This record gives sequence, C-alpha cells and structure tokens, in this order.
Amino acid sequence: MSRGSLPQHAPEGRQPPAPEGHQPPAGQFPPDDRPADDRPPGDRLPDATVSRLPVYLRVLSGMADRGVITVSSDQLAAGAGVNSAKLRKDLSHLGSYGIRGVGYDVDYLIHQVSRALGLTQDWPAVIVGAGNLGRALANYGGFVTRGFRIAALLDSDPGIVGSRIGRLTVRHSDGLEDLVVRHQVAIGVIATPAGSAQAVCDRLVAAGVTSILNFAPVVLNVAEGVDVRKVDLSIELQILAFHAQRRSAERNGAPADGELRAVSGPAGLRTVPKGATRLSPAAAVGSAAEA
Amino acid sequence: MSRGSLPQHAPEGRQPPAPEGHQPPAGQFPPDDRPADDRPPGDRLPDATVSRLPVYLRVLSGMADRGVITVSSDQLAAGAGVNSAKLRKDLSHLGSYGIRGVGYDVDYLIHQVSRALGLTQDWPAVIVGAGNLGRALANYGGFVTRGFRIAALLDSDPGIVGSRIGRLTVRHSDGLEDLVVRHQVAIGVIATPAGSAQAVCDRLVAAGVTSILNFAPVVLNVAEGVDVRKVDLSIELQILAFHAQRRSAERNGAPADGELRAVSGPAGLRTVPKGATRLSPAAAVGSAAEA
DNA sequence: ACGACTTTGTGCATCGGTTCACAAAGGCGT
DNA sequence: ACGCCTTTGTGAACCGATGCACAAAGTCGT
Repeated sequence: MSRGSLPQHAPEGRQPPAPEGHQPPAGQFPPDDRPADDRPPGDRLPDATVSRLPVYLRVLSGMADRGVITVSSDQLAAGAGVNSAKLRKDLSHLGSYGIRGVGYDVDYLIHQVSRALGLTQDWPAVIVGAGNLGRALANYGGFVTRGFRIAALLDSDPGIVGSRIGRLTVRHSDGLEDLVVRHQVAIGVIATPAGSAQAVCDRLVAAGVTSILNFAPVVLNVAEGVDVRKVDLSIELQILAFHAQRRSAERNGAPADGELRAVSGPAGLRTVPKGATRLSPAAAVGSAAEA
Repeated sequence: MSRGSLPQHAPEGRQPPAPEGHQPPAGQFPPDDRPADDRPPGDRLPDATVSRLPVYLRVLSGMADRGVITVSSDQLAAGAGVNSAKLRKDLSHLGSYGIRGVGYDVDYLIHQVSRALGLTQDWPAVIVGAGNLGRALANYGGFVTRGFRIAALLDSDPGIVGSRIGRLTVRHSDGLEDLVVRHQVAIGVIATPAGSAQAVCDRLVAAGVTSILNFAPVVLNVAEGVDVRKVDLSIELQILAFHAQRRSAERNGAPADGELRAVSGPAGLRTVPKGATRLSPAAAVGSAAEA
C-alpha cells in the first residue's frame, strides 16, 4: 500500500451517461433507493466527528478533482491525517456508505458528508470589519466554494466604505440589521478590532443571527442558543510556544528547571507584559517587596 | 454576588505578612524565594489545559490593566467563559498559587501562566505569504505583545517584495533558510495559498523550524517531532453550518428529514424508498443505473 | 462456482477531560 | 482569640473520544 499515489479503481470504467462532471456534490451516483436506516434519525453526530468532517470533505474534493473514483478508509485517513479506525467510525455515524472490500465512492461520499454538514443549502454570511483580516476573508476562496455566500462586507470607517474587495463593495455597518433580515443572514463573521467585537456581536444577535465566527481576541458573551466559534491567532501561537518550550527543555536534558533559569533573574520578572499599562495602583506593593 | 463588578481591594498598603510570607508560593508573590515544589517537575500539563491558559492570560491582562489586584476563580472563570472548577483544576496543574478565602493575585498569576506557556522568553517567528492574510497577521497587535517577534515577512511575488507593512519590509522568500538560521526562528507561520503551503512547510522544517502555524487549507505532512497547528476558516464555518442546520431542523419540529426538504432542489435526489440493497456494485463505478 | 483476499463497521477496553461536591485553608469581623 | 465565612484544591464519578482487533460482507481471480 503505497501512500504516495492514490489508486484509481476502474479508471476506464466511465459509465456512458454522466454528461455532467464529477465535481458537483449534488451528483447522482446511486440514484436508487434508500433503506430506512439510511440516515440515523435520532443519532446526533459527536462533536469530535463534526469537527473532522470538513477535513474529510476537503481531501475528498481533491481526490474527485484528480479523478479518483473510489477510496478506502486507509487512504482517506492518510490524506486527512487521522487514524483509519477513527475515520470509519466517523463515517459510520452518517450511515453505512461504504462497500466492504472496496471502499467508498468518492462522489457519493462527498455528497453525504456535505449533506450531513448542512452544506447542501445556502448559507448567507456577513463579514463585519473590512480591515486586512476582513479583506482576507472576503477574498478567501474556500468561503464561496461550499454553500457559503457573502451577503455583505461591512465597516464603520467612512474612509473604507465604498471601496471594492473582489466582487464586493464595502458597506457601512449601520445597515447591519436591515441586511441581516433582508438576506436571511444566518452567519456573522466578526473581523473587527477587539474593542468593537462585543457590540457588533450584540447587534448581530439582536438582528437574528445565531451563528457567529469571531476573529477578535475577546471572549464574547452571548445569550443561550447562539453558537459562537472563535479563531484566535494569538492563542494558537501561545500553544505552539508551550510545546516548543517543552521540547527545548527536554532536549536540554534538564527538564526539571531548564526554563526556570530563564526567569530566575529577579529583574526578569516583569518582562512579559507590555510594560506600560501593566501597573496597578497597588501592584507596587508586590513589586516593591522586591525592589 | 454581582458578576459585573470586580472587587478591588483597597490600594492602601497593608499586607503585614512578612516578606517571605508563608512558605507556600502565593502569599505575596515574592519574586525572590521559591519553594522546591513551586513547579510540579514531572507533571505535564494536559493539552486541554494548555489550550485554555492563553484565554486566562488574556482575561487576566485585561483585569490588570483595569487595576484589579485579586481575582477569585469564579470571576476569572466567568470572564473566560469556563466552569470555575475547570479553571481551578487548570491552575492547580501549574502549582498552588491561590489564597484560600481570597483568590489569586492577578499580577502573580499572569507571571505564572506566562512562564508555564513559555512566554517569558522571546520567540522569533517568520510569516510566509504577504497577501491579505499575511498582512493582517503582521499588523495583528497580539502578535508582538507577548513574547512573539516577527523576524520577517516573506513573499515570493517580486511585485510585493519591498513593500512595507507596518514596521516590516516584505522580503523575498528565497532568503527563508538563511533568515531562519540567523534569527534562530522557531515558529513559522504559513499564510500562502494552498498550493505552496507544503513546499514552504518543507523548507521551514529543513531549515530547522519545529513549530508551524498553518493558515492554508491543506493538511501538511511533516516529520516526527514537528508541531503543526492549523487555523482553518472554512472548517470553522462548516462546523457552524452544521449546528445552524441542526438547530433549524429542531425548530421545525421535523428532525427526521426537515432539512431534506430544503435540499430537494437538485432533481429530487433520493426519494425512492424502494427496498433493495443500497448502491449496487456497478453503481459504485458509474451511475447509469437509474436515469 | 468457490475460496482467498480486501475492507468495512463495530464491540470493547482504555484514556483523558469535565463536573460535582466537599474538606482543608485561610482571611476577617467581633 | 475565636468562630464564621469565603474560596481553593482535589477525590471520585461520569462522559465522550480513541484505537485495537475482529467478524461480517463483499470483490476478484481462477
């Protein structure tokens, strides 16, 4: 089982019909029937599974583009960087879409995973904040490819309003509520500075948005029933730093207090914070003891 | 207990306890003396804890800026959006830095968390890709504030090389290896298009980088010992879509296939409840079967 | 037609993380 | 000094996720 090259079963097969390529997930591979247990009705997908499905979907799409017809759990798992048993269990939660001894039909699986994730319908989204990040998001290809549609890109800065980003024109954020209602926006993306994030969030929620993707480095407070996910660059960096530190400590063979050394200097204590604002009225009490 | 207002112990000096306080760590967060058990040596932090520490750190910093001296686990947990027992257990992994009946000293806790995460040292990072995303990252404040320093911003496009982003000048990515070695870069941030990501990753790793933050929508293959974290916008969106779909299905009271209806568009994909084995052998390859 | 081979789907043991609930620890008021 | 009150730190039950290992199911070659 080479891992590098993907086998393409029945390359010459090519059934006569299928005037339409394999790309569209809404293909019609097995247009036949559906056993009653096709979709587990009451069974909710585990969170961990949901978070991996998009990865599988991406790998599958790449395979479909390369003309791969069938894929085994081992191959797909390798492509997605997970254990194959985990992959099979994940997929089994969607139903029993595999052929023993063969694997999974790529196009069909794409369709099933898309459906499970709710990507077979259209999700209008609004991006608030047209700074570098907002622009990056607006340009991001993956945004549009699958089910997502940017209804608008908003900003509160009059100097930015009116400029064009890709096919979008930046609109003033005053129109947020109206826009959400009119376009049935279900997803709000917050790409504003930290200071405005909570206010924007509140407005989105008040207007009826119940799914929010937050890029601002703050913890958002929302009412019950609103789903917030955050993407936080600095948190990821800090996690990386932790592992890097751990590795370097281990490598030095002095895990006990390898990095303690770095901090041991009395003067080293307050190097972390951004110096200035750090102070607190009585914080002096603490540091005074030392100084 | 109001949740909104944080107690701020009067700035007035007090704190009679002797300089060394009590042998336990916290007392008065003495920067000097340090009991042997100050840091659990062999005890590794759980991953889940590591991923939350940055959040605590951010909330704590905000509090410190507002002059808060002491914080209880309930307050900090509320600010970070987690269960207070979880927070206490997380912090307990770092050591026993709290005062029963009082809470945690904000500044001291900031220091301890920073140290645990490895932020007391400097982490030079390089950003590869100076598109919208790369620029957004370069401008991102949180980047520099804590321990991270952008050694360089690289791009392969001659049209971009030379332009200035904030205090940085975009340099050509040819110099990647040299730069990594010379600046002891430990962290690489990949903000390139998906197609170049793996190649960039390989070069970073070859040059000695062992921590990588990947923004490109691909699964990176790396050698053992290299730590890769990914930030993937489209995955987050798809997870949001899933929950939104689930909520909407539930609200409609027709959980069985409420959303199926909404999808029916594409040629009534599956409507034949006829009992037969799913997807016939040959159908796996083609789709001539029905149409 | 049949047996060898491939691959799925899953039962089960295990592990890590979450949460509850409470005893121990310490400050604070009287 | 003393008892009350607040809050930490953690034991233990619980829950979900992971990964192994294997029987069932299906394909393919002869």
